[in-house]
Amino acid sequence: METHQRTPKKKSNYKIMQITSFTEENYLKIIYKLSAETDADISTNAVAELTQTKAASVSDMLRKLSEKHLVNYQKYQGVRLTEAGEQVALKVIRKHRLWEVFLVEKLGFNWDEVHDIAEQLEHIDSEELVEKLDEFLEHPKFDPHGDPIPDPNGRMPKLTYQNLSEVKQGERVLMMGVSEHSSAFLQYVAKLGISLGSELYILEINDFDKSLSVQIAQANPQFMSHEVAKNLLVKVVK
Amino acid sequence: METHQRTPKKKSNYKIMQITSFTEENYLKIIYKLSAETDADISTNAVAELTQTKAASVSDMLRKLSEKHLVNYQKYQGVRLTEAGEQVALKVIRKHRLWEVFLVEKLGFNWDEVHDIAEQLEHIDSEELVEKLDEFLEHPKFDPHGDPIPDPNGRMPKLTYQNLSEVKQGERVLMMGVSEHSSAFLQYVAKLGISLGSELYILEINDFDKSLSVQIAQANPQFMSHEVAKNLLVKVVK
DNA sequence: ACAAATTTTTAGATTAGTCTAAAATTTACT
DNA sequence: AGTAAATTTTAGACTAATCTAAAAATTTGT
Ligand SMILES: [Mn+2]
Ligand SMILES: [Mn+2]
Ligand SMILES: [Mn+2]
Ligand SMILES: [Mn+2]
Repeated sequence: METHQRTPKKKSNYKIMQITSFTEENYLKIIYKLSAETDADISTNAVAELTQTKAASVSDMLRKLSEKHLVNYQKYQGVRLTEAGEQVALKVIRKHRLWEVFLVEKLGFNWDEVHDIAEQLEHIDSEELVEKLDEFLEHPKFDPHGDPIPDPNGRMPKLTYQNLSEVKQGERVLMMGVSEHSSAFLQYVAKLGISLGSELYILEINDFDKSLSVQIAQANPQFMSHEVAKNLLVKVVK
Repeated sequence: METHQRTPKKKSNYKIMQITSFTEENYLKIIYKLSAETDADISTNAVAELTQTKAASVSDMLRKLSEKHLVNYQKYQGVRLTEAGEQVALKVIRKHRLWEVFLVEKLGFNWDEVHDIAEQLEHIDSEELVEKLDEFLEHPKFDPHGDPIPDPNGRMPKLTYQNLSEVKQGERVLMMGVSEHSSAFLQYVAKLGISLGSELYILEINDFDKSLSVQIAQANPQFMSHEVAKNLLVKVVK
């Protein structure tokens, strides 16, 4: 369905121009995301899980993306983005994160409310729009969840933060991002008084369940489960 | 194609919830536009022309929209929006025009550059987004082309401006809008030094071809064809 | 190493939106 | 009023994206 809209995205298709549908963009983005977590090729099932489709549908799409040279794909052997496919994915991710910044910084949304809207906005097709938005937002380097924003040439800094769960007692860290983006988690983190840039001081780590007692900024100590700490990305300070 | 995206727009479909696809929204918007120009029912061919599809496709879609109670449609007799269909159309138009204001006022686009981008943005589905955008823009009443923006309840003021071509020699008018939205026309109007709110004074009307000599603000007189004057909407001043 | 379990692909259908060509209906004209 | 022209609808086909069920390939485990 939905043919009427944007698939025959003609544009200035001088010579080699990738024409990628909404759906294809989502597949590429998801393959990119999965590839960031491993060096291995990505399995059909892994893609199916994130696209919320069935493996059969994924097989079909991988064949198609392969014909377009957006992925390298050998039947039964998993998939990997080509350089071209990665560029498409990075452009979509750039748009997604810029729009999230816009929604939070300009429109006043909370950080747990913007992801689904950005999932729609990330497919709006206009180079000029993206670059003007970037300028309007004063070239942000990070989105509201601490994720880095790829530059206009599709380059993204590789950041290596630690999980709060790996930090030792007595250490002082800065909150730099989250690895879980669900609304429930983000709301909980906010309720604890933690936001990007917050200074956290590990008062105590419980031996039994690895739960923590953490001082957040100047406030009273807060209890935090290991599960929560695993999803907080931090940088040790000093 | 494009099923993966938004058709099964589930949302809070408690009880009676219109589920309208991107394509359906475009049809409704176009039927609305055509209905504004006439009291008669809208013909299949008229819709086909604006949707850039064939009459056969339109017939099919009208049947479908009729089943959804978004239009009243009798085979061979033309089509008309129902109250529900009109509300959908007005919501899309509201979004379109708000986004155009955003693009011009906040991102610095020219008024001739925003329509195509707004054609995409108008289908982003989030009530909260629309209302926050409206607030961010300080509740604009008109878009960059002088078109009125429907309110959140789908009400739009009926404005009755004159075409500049109907104004008599010696009259003083304010430029309030355009009835032609092509990039070429908008650029030409801007080049003449005319923008929304400009004061125009009709110095002379040529009997032969109805072309005009017009003084724009305090600048030197400009020549203007009847064709151009027909597409400028004005309000007589004083 | 080989059978069982798991994963992946293929085959065949379905849906939304489109098309062309042919049939039906309405409108226009003598 | 009766026919020709124009418009509209129907019939049948196509594409993108999906699904289920069955077949094929790979991985796992003894
Ligand atoms: Mn997000
Ligand atoms: Mn984010
Ligand atoms: Mn417009
Ligand atoms: Mn406009």
